[in-house]
Amino acid sequence: MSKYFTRINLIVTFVRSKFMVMFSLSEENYLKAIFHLQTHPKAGVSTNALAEEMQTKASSVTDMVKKLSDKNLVIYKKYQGVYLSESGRETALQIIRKHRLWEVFLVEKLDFTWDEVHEVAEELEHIKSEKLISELDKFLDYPKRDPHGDPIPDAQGDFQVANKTLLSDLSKGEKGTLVGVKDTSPEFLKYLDKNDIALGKTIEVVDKEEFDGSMLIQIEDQSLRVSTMVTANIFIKI
Amino acid sequence: MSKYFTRINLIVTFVRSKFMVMFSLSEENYLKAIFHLQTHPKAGVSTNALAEEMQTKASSVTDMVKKLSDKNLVIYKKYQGVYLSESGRETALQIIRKHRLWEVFLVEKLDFTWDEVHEVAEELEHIKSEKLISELDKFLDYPKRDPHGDPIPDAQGDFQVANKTLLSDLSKGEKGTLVGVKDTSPEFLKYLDKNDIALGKTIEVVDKEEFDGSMLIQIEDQSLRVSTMVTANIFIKI
DNA sequence: TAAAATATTTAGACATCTCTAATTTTAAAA
DNA sequence: TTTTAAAATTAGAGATGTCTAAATATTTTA
Repeated sequence: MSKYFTRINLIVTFVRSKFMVMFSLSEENYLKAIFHLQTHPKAGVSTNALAEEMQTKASSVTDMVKKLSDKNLVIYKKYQGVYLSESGRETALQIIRKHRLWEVFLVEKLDFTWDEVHEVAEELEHIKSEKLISELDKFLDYPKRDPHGDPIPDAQGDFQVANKTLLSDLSKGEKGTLVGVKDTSPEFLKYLDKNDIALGKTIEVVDKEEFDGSMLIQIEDQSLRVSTMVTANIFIKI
Repeated sequence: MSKYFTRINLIVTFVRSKFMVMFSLSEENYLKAIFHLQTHPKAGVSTNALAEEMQTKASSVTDMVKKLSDKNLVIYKKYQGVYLSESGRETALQIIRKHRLWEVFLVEKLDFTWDEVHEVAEELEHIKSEKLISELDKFLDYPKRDPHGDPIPDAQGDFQVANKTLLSDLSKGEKGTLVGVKDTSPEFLKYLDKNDIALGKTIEVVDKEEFDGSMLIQIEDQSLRVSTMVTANIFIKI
């Protein structure tokens, strides 16, 4: 009798871990923030950096990080910073997948511009429905990138890491295609729109000023001088 | 100088009241529940009825109703039940508008069935973006009804109240078109699907049993016997 | 390496929304 | 119309997620 009971328990545990895991809005946002800040896979994210990203206080971060650690979503040792665990990383990637799919929907179907989508997608990414996301993915014809050029993880959390370079790292004479932006703030995106700089366009470094790093670039038919504030936020595929 | 200051203040106040009013998830759900329970415009909704609808306790309802009253969303006198104020009604209608538009989206664009949409729409209805809803409305080509036949309020909160009758109120020989369902539970909707009963179909009362109210109905090519559990949840337009 | 500066954590408190266990008010029954 | 039953409210407390202020660790600098 107790043998059967144990087997049923194991199945229930499996089902819950695969489909019923629910996290609060705040927990999901923390996981996403840790993912974005964790550039080097083994470098912990500091409490202050997380507080800055989450627009909150360090003490609040400590509390939440403990909670996430209790749920095995992060690895945390006092004063040592925090890392995503494997399950934390999977969860973060699913939230990012939802965020980016909704961004594609907003731009392609609802006529949003690429500087308007982030705020709304921040809310839509927390809607809980496996079917909603798989059907949305199908409806959008399985897009590989969001409107800013960022890759969209698939249902398994896998995504292509593009070999891309910052425009600011290119030398005079080099050229490539604009494949992404690092800064996705409305201010920067509107600047790009105003100057007709868009994903997919060809950019060549005509001249580079040693003093301040500013560049004269040829973007399709247009010649333009841009500062490092701009070139350090544009990704190029050579 | 102070005259200008006053004018600016007035404008800001107007803008906030028109576009920036934010309510919590819980507040929005209470307003919606009160709207649905308030069948007679001047009959107050009782605390217990609200508690039942909200799946919570009467004491929690009393607390929340006081809060809504402080915000002038409801009219509330102790022990006398609660009504929606004009602004509470407007807010409730906007949430219902969003809910029903999302249901149309889910069925028409993402291949959801009419028994699957409610749960997801309950989450989507709380996303805050004027543009999102107006663009979604446009994308769906300004639908007038949701997948269950319920009317969708427009941006001003206006909607058509159809002259519809319960099938159970029809007499032998009367016929009409199926224009809506009262019970939108997955169980009932799946029963309808299984028996090929759908919106838009013509139904005629071939025979009505006096004893239990059950009916023999002709629905297009099909002849079917149905209980009052069914007939009391189907709306007909004669 | 000791003092100073910075980063992080702890302690205690607050707001929101919920609950249980009384208490009070209203409605129904005798 | 008094008693009883039902409905609604208040009081006090718990969970979550936040904050400020104080205490403790770590890192930097002299």
